[in-house]
Amino acid sequence: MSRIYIEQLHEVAGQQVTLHGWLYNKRSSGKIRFLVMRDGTGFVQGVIAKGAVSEEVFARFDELTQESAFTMTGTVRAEKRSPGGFELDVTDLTILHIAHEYPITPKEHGTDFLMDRRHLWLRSSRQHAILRVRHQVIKSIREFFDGRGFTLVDAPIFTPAACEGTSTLFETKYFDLGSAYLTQSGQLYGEAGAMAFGKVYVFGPTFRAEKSKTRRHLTEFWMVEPEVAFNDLSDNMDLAEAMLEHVVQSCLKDRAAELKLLERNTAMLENVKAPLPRITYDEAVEILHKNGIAFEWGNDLGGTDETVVSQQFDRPVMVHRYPAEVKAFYMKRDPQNPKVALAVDVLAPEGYGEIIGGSQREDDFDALLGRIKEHNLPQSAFDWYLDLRRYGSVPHAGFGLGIERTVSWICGLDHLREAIPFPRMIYRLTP
RNA sequence: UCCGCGAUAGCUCAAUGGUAGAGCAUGCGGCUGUUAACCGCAGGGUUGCAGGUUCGAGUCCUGCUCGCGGAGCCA
Repeated sequence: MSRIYIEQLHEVAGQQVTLHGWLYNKRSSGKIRFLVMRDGTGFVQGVIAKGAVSEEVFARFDELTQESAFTMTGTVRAEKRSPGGFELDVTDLTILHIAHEYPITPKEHGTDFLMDRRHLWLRSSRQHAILRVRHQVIKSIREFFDGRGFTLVDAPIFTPAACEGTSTLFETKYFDLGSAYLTQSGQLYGEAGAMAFGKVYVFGPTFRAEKSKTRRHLTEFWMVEPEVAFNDLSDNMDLAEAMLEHVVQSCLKDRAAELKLLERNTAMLENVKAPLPRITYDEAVEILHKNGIAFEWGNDLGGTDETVVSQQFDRPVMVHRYPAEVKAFYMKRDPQNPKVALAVDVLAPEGYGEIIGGSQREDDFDALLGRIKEHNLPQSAFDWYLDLRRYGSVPHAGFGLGIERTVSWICGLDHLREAIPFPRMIYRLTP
């Protein structure tokens, strides 16, 4: 049998249907009663009038508690006053399960209380909207790369060594081989993939044991990391801006209802179209100085610095050619100026900060080996990576996009933790 | 790790050092168009923990625990 979902009601106006779902809220006005059902695809109000149904059915309304499971049968009617445009004139109602007293009431709650009940909080309309946008972001990213002939290459979660600093690694025992570490980035494996397939993307969870307690950090987050052989920094920026345009426009088009529910002002999102402004790190420093910020050349941009720079633009801005000292060992130096790396960060507007970090990679064997030694990285763990510069090394570039930061920005959230179903933070491992 | 803020009813929050309160939730009653409905009644408290000051501490002091925000680091 084909089940009717709330989001399909516009297709069956005037018909009798049976809906399966949970009670979101109910109101009574004596002889006419209203109940709001949610079924995962949407919300709809059922109307029960005394006299229109049997006394038994009318009485079942009183038994229903918030989040009780039930079915309701009735006629679908267009209703201008309803947020979804349709209501159900109920003729029958079946109780499937009476819920215990539900802890999340329609009034406000604190974040910690809700996070302890994240498994239930997901049922709320706001969380529902956010996670549907997340789905759209992931779906549109895949569409974008799949449509351009990229191959998905999954990187391992267990890795033998650090990609960046070792202080931020989660360590775990690994049989007789000593320690394994949860990956901080699939990038090095993405580079191997690019040399095999030309253009690839890695998509998966990454882990950072940073003791960060801010609204912009999780210990476990998802990244998409494209890597393309023969691309230089400029090609890399072309790819990043095209992808951002596709993702944001896709959300505006297909998740308009969710963004409206989130009360997101989409004016700035409408602007996300290529080309995006590109400025050098030097120009960013000038902007900071003009705004009276005492910023020293050579430092990385802090959170407030990023906000000041991005406020100069009405769409995301790409900042490229950072001081090599503050960037990762695998980034290629600019042949025109060895003090800077061929790196790019994309800063989202409205204070959301860095959503993309990328670079052209060092493709010269000797330069890369020297950089590994400078950073005191264990050479043996990187021997396979050096192989990529022994056998047919070519210029290549890629970047990483943080999924949660992107979702957070598109939805206009004030904290990253709502952008993932079950967030992992320094002081939260449950539920 | 450092800096700042906080912890009172199931939830969100009030309460000059002087009787511990409201809204929501829950239970009961009322209402034929409600939209976080509304109206009436009722039950509901070891004020995070341990000390101290005081005639008297939710309130002031000390320590601890937990939470929140920020810095550093990063996507």
